[in-house]
Amino acid sequence: MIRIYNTLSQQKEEFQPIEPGKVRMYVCGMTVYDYCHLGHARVLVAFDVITRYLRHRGFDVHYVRNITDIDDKILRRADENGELFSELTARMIQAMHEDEARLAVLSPTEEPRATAHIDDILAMIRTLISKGHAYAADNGDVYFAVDSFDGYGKLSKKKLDDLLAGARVDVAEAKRSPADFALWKAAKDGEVSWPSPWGDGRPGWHIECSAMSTCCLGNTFDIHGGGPDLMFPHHENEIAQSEAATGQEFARTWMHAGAIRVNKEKMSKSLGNFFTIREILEKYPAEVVRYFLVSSHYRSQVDYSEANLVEAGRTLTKLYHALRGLVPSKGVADTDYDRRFAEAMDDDFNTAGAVAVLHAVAAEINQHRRDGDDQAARDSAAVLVRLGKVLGLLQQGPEAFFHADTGGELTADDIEALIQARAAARKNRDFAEADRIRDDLLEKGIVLDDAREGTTWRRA
RNA sequence: GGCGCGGUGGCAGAGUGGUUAUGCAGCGGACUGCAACUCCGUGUACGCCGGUUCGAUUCCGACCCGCGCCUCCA
Repeated sequence: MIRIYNTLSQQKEEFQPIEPGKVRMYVCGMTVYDYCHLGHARVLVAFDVITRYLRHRGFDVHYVRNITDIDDKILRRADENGELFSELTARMIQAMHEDEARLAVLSPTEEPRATAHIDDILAMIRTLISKGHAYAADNGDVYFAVDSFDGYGKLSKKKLDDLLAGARVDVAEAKRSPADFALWKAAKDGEVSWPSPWGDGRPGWHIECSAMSTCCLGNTFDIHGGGPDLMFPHHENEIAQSEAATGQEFARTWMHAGAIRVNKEKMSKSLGNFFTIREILEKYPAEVVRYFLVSSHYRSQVDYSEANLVEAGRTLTKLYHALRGLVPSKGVADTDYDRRFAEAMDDDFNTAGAVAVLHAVAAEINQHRRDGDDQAARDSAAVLVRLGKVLGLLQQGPEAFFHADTGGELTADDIEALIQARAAARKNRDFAEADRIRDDLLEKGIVLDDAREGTTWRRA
């Protein structure tokens, strides 16, 4: 039995998909006007692990993650760059796909783009107007009438009165109530636009997700996820739009990832304290970044820091060390480790607990190795790789991990040659020379490991 | 001000009404030419104050502190 924390009920609930064996999940994706940062990576990796685990448990997961490719910020940035908005978004989408691939994030089942769903968006707006939940204003905008929807605030636990009282929302006179939000925005001069019954314009952000999710997954689906800062107003508005339009429950389970912090502050675009994924990947191997993310629970806040990434690197190195030189066995039956792993993951995807099981398996491999039981070591290695896969870890060969080119001055061949030279010196008991070579390599970031079978190396 | 989340050993980070998280770092030992890796052993813990209980880090209440959302943001 899988239990998932549902933001709606604020508690863990037993997960029962609408259709047995099948999971329909929608996650709010990126607005593609800039490179993805670590916060995006958190959401990407969190829902990637969730998808992998649900599939591991036998569910057929239909995972939809949208791309917002039309919005104010995109238009502004394209304007600054002096390029078409579509050129900007095409570049950023490609960059996003590259970042994802490096982080071993699997592609979602579907990746709908807002600009390809304008008709669906218009249809939903028409429905909302006809049902009295939305109105076209004099300025060409269309707004959702928040007070027409009873459940407004049920996700973020906000009361409409409180929202109105503290209203810092823009005071567009066109709105009937300050809390109303735009479904359709009239085009300003020269802006890209689509025709509509209310004049040329473009969709508001919230309606895109309502239209795309409903379109791909149906009126009601199992899981809706996203970043922590989307809960209000974005997700609240999605619920209002979708449930008002269809008259049916929207998403059953709402999942929100925790924020990434830098120096005790949330990493965000508005604070300007963000690190892009590609910046970080210049300093740390992608799998180390992924390990860092996976080693704490998806709902907790995590601090991005040099020390934490370095530690993640050391720890991952240890896991790969256990696998080094072993060919995992085929067809190894489930073990007690598989059971413990599943127990942790069943509990709201407790990846931290699951990672602890990985370490237990690694310790067992090392023990078998010490005992000289190669078969048992290979069997355990198979378990480690199998469980690692569910977390998107340990899927490259240990040598590939250890030898990954991080831009050092030495090539693999150079290093091998030096190892040979050192081996010769050691054979002659010229330890001064042997140590000189080892120290020299260490200075260049290469660590040597002398095993019984010979010397191996890795990049520090 | 409203709503929500959290305070665990040097650090990171799970979890539990009474029994080892795990990792990094440290210490002692084995292995090693010396190291590294690995193995064995080892220390330090649950913000504060009350309450419930035979017993609370774990449940309840107050308090202190930190964080998030309330405006575009993953």
